[in-house]
Amino acid sequence: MENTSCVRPFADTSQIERCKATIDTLNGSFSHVADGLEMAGNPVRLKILFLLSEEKGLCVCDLSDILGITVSAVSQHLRKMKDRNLIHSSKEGQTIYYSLSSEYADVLKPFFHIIAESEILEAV
Amino acid sequence: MENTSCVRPFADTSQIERCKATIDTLNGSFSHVADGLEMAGNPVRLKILFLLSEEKGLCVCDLSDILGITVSAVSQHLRKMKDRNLIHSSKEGQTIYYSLSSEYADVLKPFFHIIAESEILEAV
DNA sequence: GTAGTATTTAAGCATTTGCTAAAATACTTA
DNA sequence: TAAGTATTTTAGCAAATGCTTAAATACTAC
Repeated sequence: MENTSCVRPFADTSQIERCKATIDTLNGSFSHVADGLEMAGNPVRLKILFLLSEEKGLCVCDLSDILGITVSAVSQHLRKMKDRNLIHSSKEGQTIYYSLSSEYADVLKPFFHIIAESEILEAV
Repeated sequence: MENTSCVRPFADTSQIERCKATIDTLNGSFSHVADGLEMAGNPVRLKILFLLSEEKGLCVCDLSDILGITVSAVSQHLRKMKDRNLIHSSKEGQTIYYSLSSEYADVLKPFFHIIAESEILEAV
């Protein structure tokens, strides 16, 4: 990495050191939270999460129909989110139903609210 | 796209149609919200957003020092977030200071809380 | 067992991402 | 003006992403 950092006679060295220490301590936590946010940061996955928060009893196949993409593509998104505990699955017969995990339901609620609100705005 | 969708005699057709309609209406809103979440879904950018929420008067150069990556890399992240109105900039002399925009500060607060909490957990 | 359905996994590919190094721009001061 | 500093932009590249098709696995019913 190019090492020509700025000189900045007015740089607040103590502030920078303090920040470095904080970032270093919380490093794992940043990665973990970013990993979860990244899941919701894809439009297809955000739609899936929204649908699972609103509806009961949706399977891969339903989601594929609704979103207009391959069952395989949906399945791959679901696996990613399941690996990170954003969603859970329950098997009934040979159908697997997916649901939003409660912790993420709470933390995503504000965003779903923003999305749902836009319907009202568009209707005006 | 392969069109061998499931047959599912028990599929709830009205549910699927209702979901399709909702997703279609809110499509733009999903893209917009996902676009914002995607910004926070990168560990480096999440750290920048966190730092801007905690500290006053940080410039590209400070962030580069703190995060241990190139000034250029930080600048590119900042531009992305500025384009999407997650952050603002204010110039003082030849230094440009960045700050977190208030709407995003509110919506990101729960996540910063989770991150900061982990410090306490790790200390135990 | 075989046939059929639901789902996942693997392979392949075009696109996007995030970084570095280097060049370009913007500003300040002598 | 020229020299120096702060920042952004460009070019290039390795790695990751998201999709499709096709193959594999899991389950149900006959």
